Amino acid sequence: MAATMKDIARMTGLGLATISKYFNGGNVRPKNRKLIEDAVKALRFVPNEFARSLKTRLSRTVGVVIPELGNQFITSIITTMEDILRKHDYAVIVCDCRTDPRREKEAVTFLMHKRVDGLINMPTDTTGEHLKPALDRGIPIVLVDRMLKALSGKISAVVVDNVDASEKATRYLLEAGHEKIGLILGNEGIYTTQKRREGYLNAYAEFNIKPRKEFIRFSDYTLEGGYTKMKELLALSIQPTAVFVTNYEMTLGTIIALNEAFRSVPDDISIIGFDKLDMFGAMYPNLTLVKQPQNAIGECVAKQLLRLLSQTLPDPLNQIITLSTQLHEGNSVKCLK
Amino acid sequence: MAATMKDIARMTGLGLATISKYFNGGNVRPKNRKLIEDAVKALRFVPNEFARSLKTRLSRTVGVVIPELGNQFITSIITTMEDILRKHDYAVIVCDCRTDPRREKEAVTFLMHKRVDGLINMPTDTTGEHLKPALDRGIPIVLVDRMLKALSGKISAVVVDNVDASEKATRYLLEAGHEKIGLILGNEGIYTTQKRREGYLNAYAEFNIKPRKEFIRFSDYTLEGGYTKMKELLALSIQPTAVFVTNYEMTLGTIIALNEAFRSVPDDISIIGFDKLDMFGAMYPNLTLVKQPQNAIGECVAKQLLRLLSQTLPDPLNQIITLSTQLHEGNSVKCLK
DNA sequence: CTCCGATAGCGAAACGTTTCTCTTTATTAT
DNA sequence: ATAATAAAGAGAAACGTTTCGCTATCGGAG
Repeated sequence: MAATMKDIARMTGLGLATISKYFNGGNVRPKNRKLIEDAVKALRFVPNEFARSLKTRLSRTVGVVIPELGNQFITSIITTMEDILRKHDYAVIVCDCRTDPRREKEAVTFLMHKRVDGLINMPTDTTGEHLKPALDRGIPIVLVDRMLKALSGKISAVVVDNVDASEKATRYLLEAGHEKIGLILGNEGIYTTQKRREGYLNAYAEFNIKPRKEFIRFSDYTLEGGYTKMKELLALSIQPTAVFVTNYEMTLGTIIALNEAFRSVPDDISIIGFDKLDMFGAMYPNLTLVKQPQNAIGECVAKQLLRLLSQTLPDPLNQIITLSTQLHEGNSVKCLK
Repeated sequence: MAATMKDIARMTGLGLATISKYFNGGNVRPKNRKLIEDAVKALRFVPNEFARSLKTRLSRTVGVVIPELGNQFITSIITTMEDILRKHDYAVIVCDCRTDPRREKEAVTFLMHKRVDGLINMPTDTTGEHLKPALDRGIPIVLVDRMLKALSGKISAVVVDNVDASEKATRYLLEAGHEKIGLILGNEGIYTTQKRREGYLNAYAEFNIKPRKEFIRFSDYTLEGGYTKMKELLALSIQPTAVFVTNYEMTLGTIIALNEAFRSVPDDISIIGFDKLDMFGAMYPNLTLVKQPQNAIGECVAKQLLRLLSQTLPDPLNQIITLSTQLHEGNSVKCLK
């Protein structure tokens, strides 16, 4: 049906190897180059990627395994990544594992069967077990947003400096005179949760104040989770005067909970949120928040993977890239002094 | 390196064709079946999809082209779709075209090069021009959420009954005594925009009332868009007593605009929103809104594509599936009578 | 116990590239 | 002009499956 390189060879009178060379950037005499180009047009030739993959053992495809497609922080990273990878002719297969380690493992296996050339993963499983099939096949892996300590050295990662981010935010509140600061975290085992908790505690330590345990709440990075935890904080007999919420969805949930309780920000309570996404752009009051560089993350991940993909070295030259965050000052924090 | 079917043949003493038959569901004698299974385990054999694709001309991969990965209505559909397709061993390549027809066309071409077996598209280009390469190759296409009239008959689609949805919402407001109803729509050329406008006008016609032109605003289905248009409506000398907003992001924007203007819902103004997603689940007041069945849409799209993919018929048996919406009654509409 | 139809197994030829080795052609210096 | 050298082209063998057209084997009916 469709034209093949053989047809071009026949049409131009050239050898198969020459045609192949033409497509793979080799040198071909101008006269023949012209000949081939004409034939390609005439025959509407499109190289057969299947055959090419069979020979080269490369699919020009990468797999992306994430916890939730519904999470905007994640999709904003993926958008940038996908854009860059596609420009380099890599297709991106997305697998949403719904924050379920079993599904995550299945997704990795699935992608190995599809013979992706590389893997990008925002891990749900905190052990890193699920990545074994990929590690065994020796394909490059880049983790996003969350490091897995069990795999350090064998793997690349792009993360933000969560400890610093959280420390900055907490310090900002402490400096404004808040001593009772609520903290709404994600799932307890997750990398970012631990780091953000660490930063919070660091800041308290700096100020020589003991944080109250009941102000620190583990949740699950969903809107409902943030909503519920905020409600819980509001139900305490001793209430926080400020709350630091550690991701986008939970921040939205928090705000909804506050609206419902008729607490106004920052008069009744101060808030520092997370992730400058659409929603906050237009919001009033302008929220003070930790701004993660999603675009930079996506770009970094894509470029790191491309780098790994292009080197034929036996040692994969893995690296952990840490990006920094910014504290965006809005007017959702009231100064108590 | 990796084991091949030849190795299995050698190990079991069987012929290549038998091994192949085993993997493709053919009949193999129990004794031999056992033999093969043992060899597969011993050699850790995994079939080479490249070779298989070369022979069968199938990639077991489908392409998905969408306007924005950041749009939650879209991702909620994709999640369901991806899940079902992956269960059927199809990989999903996602291409975000950022609501740019040029990029959309590129995405389709890209996917054709990758030789996807089928295509799912929520079109940005209203002419359908971009799908020509796919149409030419004769692969099945399923449109999501938006129909393209130029392609009817040649293509399948899953949409919701937008006219009815919009009519129901508008009628609900009219019945509550609202005569000045603002309407915030998406991009003017888009299918859903036209249909939702049509429904609004139908309802007005039913009640024999003339709608005011200045209350109908075209926007772009983004949060900022909704925000801006709501501000515009609030700046009118004669203001609407109710507003119907026709997608999720714009509804969020609307609410932000109202909060900023200190208008409370439903006391100062009534609102009907669109798409019951996370955000509204926890919100107060409980928003009255048009509920689209995202899961059903995703499921329908996936199943329709699988159906088309499995038939070898020359005529693709395309169909347009229309799902209905529900009006979810909250308490964001005030009765004026 | 034989024979027959059905069932399972076999070998070889594809699928359409890339790449290795070898030959031919072009280029340059003498 | 000619030899030496470099560059470009040709042919054929792989990559690992599926499938076509046969042959061998099976189980049961006569």
